[in-house]
Amino acid sequence: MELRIDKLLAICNEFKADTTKTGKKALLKREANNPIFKQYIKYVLDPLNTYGLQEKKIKKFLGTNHSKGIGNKDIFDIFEYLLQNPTGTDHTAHIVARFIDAHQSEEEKRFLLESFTKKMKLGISEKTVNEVWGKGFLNEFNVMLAKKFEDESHKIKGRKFVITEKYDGQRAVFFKNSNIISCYSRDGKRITGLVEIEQELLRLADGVYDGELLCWNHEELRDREVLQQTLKLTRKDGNKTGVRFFCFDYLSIDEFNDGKSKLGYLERREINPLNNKVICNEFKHACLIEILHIGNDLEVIPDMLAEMEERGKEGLMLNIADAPYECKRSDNILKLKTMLTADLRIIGFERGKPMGKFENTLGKFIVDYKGYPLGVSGISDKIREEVWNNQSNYLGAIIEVSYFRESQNEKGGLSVSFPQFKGFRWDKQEPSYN
DNA sequence: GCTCGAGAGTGGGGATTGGAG
DNA sequence: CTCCAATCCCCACTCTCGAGC
Repeated sequence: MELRIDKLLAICNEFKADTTKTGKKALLKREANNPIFKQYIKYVLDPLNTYGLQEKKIKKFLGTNHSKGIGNKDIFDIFEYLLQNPTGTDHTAHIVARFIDAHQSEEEKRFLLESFTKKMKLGISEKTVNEVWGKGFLNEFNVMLAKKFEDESHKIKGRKFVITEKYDGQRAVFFKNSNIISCYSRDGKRITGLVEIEQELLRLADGVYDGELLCWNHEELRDREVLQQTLKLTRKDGNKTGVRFFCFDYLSIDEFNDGKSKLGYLERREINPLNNKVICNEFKHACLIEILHIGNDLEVIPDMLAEMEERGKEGLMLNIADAPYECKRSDNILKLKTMLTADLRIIGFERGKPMGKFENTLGKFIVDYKGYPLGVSGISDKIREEVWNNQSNYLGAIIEVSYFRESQNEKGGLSVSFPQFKGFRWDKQEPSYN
């Protein structure tokens, strides 16, 4: 089969033209025996493929004089080269720019730029691709994620639940299989160098140990400092010491690969090898998190949550006592945390990111937060359009912003985590912080 | 017929890494 | 050396289709 850009582009345009999910799945089925298109999808949609180049670096060389021709390289040769050399150097950017410039039509140039920067939007992702082309075609990693308590509380009335602390660290999933141990982040990226934790887990039974990494002094820190300090340790190159693993769930590797455990939460805790107190007294770097409460009485929650917040902790987790682990966002586990709000003044507007849905409309508000600029998103499509086209009507207006906690960066600047637009406060002329 | 769950695609702050200059 | 682009941690939210009631 011949590798032709125009053929790939035509198929991609079919995906973009059909907005229905069934239509996209039918297209995937139709192309199931097209090895070239499948390879293309692997390059542009596999979450573990990164190339170290985005629009800014490539544009630096687009339309410049390219000394040499592109030889007989095709698009897959370029992808392979980038996979082996995701360095983001001028050299690789130049290779990509030269390849793009060798194509005549603007449509093909745009197609190639979107492809190499992984900005190709077909309305499908690894889940849908794997559903049609088979599990494992694209790398997919799914851990259990919690839903919000407020949205789901009606589902737990009368059910027995277990409350634990919600830790604000880095998610880590250890796979222990005989003498081999590996660790993955929430998105399936390898975390290497956690030697202290790995040595301890190697002494335990096989299985998947799901939990949170926290810096050694997390008890002394408040709010977002815990996450910031933890990430400082876990994202450094080389061996990562001074980090502790707080395990909150355990299941077999087969169950994890199946996407669901057989046992309920309390049963899984019971068989969790870290539940052995003798062993855990010897361990310094791995432990099982403590249960704060078991019951079916929701009224205990507000006081417990208030106490956590007073201590600068993130909040609480609520597990349904007899519900299985599920490798997806699940209502078997709920998170409780309190969001704060402030009324802040709009001082600017920014368009959306290049090659994205909002590139020609409002991407975010810029507001003043205690003298520092803060970007605010979470805006409906309608309001984006209205504000973008009538900016003078909105400059200086006060908006209500929901956020998690105030944060401070290394330069001392103040900001907040997860700022989200809630609405206009036309009744207010001045900002206020609660 | 309607509701709501799940997937895809937006956006935020903050940190490290590594190349450019 | 400093600066900046890219990546990846932590996320919250909007929109849409279509399964399921």
